[in-house]
Amino acid sequence: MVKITDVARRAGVSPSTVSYALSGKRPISEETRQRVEDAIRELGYRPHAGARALAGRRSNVLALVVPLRAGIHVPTVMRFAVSVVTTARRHDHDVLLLTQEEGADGLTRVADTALVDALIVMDVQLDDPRLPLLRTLDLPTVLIGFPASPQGLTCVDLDFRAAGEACVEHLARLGHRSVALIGSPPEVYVRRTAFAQRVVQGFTAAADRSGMSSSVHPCETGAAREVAEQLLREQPALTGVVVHNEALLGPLVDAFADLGLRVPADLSVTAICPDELAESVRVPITSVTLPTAEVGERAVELLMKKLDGTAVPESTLVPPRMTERASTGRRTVP
Amino acid sequence: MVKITDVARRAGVSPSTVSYALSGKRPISEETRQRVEDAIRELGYRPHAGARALAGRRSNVLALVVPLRAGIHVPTVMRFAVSVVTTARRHDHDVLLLTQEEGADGLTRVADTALVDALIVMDVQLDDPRLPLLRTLDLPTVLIGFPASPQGLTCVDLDFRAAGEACVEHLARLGHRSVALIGSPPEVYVRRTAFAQRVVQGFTAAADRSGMSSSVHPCETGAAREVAEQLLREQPALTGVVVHNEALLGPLVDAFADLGLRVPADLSVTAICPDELAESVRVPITSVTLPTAEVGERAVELLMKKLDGTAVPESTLVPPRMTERASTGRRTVP
DNA sequence: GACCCCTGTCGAAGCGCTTCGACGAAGGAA
DNA sequence: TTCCTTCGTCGAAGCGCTTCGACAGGGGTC
Repeated sequence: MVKITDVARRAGVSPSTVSYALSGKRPISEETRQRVEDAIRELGYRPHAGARALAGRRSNVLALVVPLRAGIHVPTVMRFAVSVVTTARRHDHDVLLLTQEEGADGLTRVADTALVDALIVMDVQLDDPRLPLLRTLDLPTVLIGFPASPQGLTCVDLDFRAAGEACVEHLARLGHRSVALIGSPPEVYVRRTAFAQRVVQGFTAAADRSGMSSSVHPCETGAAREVAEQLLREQPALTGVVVHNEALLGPLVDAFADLGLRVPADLSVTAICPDELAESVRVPITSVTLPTAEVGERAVELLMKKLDGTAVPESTLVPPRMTERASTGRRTVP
Repeated sequence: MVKITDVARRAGVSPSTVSYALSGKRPISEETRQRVEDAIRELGYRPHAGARALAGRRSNVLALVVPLRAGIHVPTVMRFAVSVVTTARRHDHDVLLLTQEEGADGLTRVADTALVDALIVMDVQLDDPRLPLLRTLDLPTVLIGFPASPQGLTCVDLDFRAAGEACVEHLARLGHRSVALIGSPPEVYVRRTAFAQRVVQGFTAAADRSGMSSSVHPCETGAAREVAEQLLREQPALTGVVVHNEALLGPLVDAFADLGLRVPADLSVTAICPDELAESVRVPITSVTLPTAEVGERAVELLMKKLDGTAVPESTLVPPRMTERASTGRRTVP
């Protein structure tokens, strides 16, 4: 193993100079810096992570807590994770994977052992049991998602309320008068995950404002056909739906087709989901992007600022961005 | 922060004694050990990960390289990952998440900086470009999946060849004479991922042995309907299919239903996939389990043995385990 | 010219832990 | 009784890095 003293000897300087040349924490002459860099390259030097963490009181690792529960859409979670890892690497950090199963203990452990120096927590519930811990733990933390009381925490997420509104308003502009929201599975509402409820609020508020008739349907994975039939039965005037359930989007569009409803001629469909998903459905879906890449990136960047000691806003709501595709059109008055 | 010297003082022993009491590397009297444990509990001591890594030359972290490419089934990947994390924790290790995007450089980096002390690599291709590196890197490594030449590497996976055979043999026992394999998307074959090809080999060999007519169809996600129609057109005597494509299983069964084929009355369906998936389809599918939990667990355990210096077998093939469900039945002679 | 202040570098201390060698006490073998 | 082990513990060294204080030299300023 090549160490800093080897580099120092080769470059004809002291180890501390090598360290400063690397970190830039003290001025080093251009010429010396060059010699140090050459030596590093020639020897293939890589600082020892443990030694660095011990002396520098920074591990350059951050922990990502991923959810594993019923009702979550795994590919979406993975998109967040990949974005977090990629962004973290750009900031010279690595990512430790924690499962939600480890719970609060896991957080305490990685904090106490100084294994990581910051935390990203996904899938936060309105009254998440980990919140008190996160407030006392003095590790910089960013939540992806909003709890009921985000005071004193840094949160980032899509503005789901506005996203729900945007979908309805889009349908309103197209002349639709009766809309339905196909939501997440019931268990997501039961455990009071914020984003699901926020969509409902935005959806309902916007529909009421526009004087539309509306209904909300939490929906299990696999129940596409049932829900489609129920919708036609109970809300015959329906011409617009908003889908906020990744797993159900494709099957639901298929079910409508099977029931003889043409999209968008008979029914306009919008969704809140990642773009890739919206584009991969049989009829490309007009959607509000779930900006996984952007949210993951923002989360890491907020964390980096906090590690620098810079103040950051408590809440970052990414505004909805709607992309019109083939699944929506003007209401055709029969 | 409470450190080992604090514990030592409180317990009335030297720091080295605390260390030995913790690691068990030297005999410590029962009474002393008790005092040390009490002190640890009272003070809430947690050893500093960096210091431990530096002095002990072990970080107790292992790296998991996850694939992110087209054609992979993300929930399945996630199952492996969760199993790896869970098992690693049981062995007092944490897991660092690396994306395949980082490639060989990422592996070199975490190895050189001593950030991790072992590697798990998923989604290995037959001629994976990372293999030479993995062979020279002197980090204990386990591959999930088999390359073309696994010599000198430790690999673990489901025995996909036997899995393909098992499916066909099951159908043969039920009297079926004409079978088809619905495989992974073409890109998976193009990049020569081993497991896909092994299934094809097993499938074909078993069909030939039984004198069945057979065909193989790599298949895109979303092409369920097309493939179902093609099958009926080109292979009218078909009564048994094997599905080795997680994303397609549900849609395919739906497509058969739409085409008027009853499962299992007209068509027996078997699959190679995680049990949860087989059970969540409209008709529960007779399947060979993709034992993600077991494979992840084995991978970690092999790694732990290698870290101990114990020799381990180069290849671990998990034998297929078939569960009969509602989707298969005797061929009904028309 | 005296003073101060940068700039660029060095040496040494120390981060919190593990491990090695040493050593007293106790027990067995001779 | 003497000598050799083994058990249980301690002190010190050292893992590879960062950082602090010190200091030499070269300008400015007055």
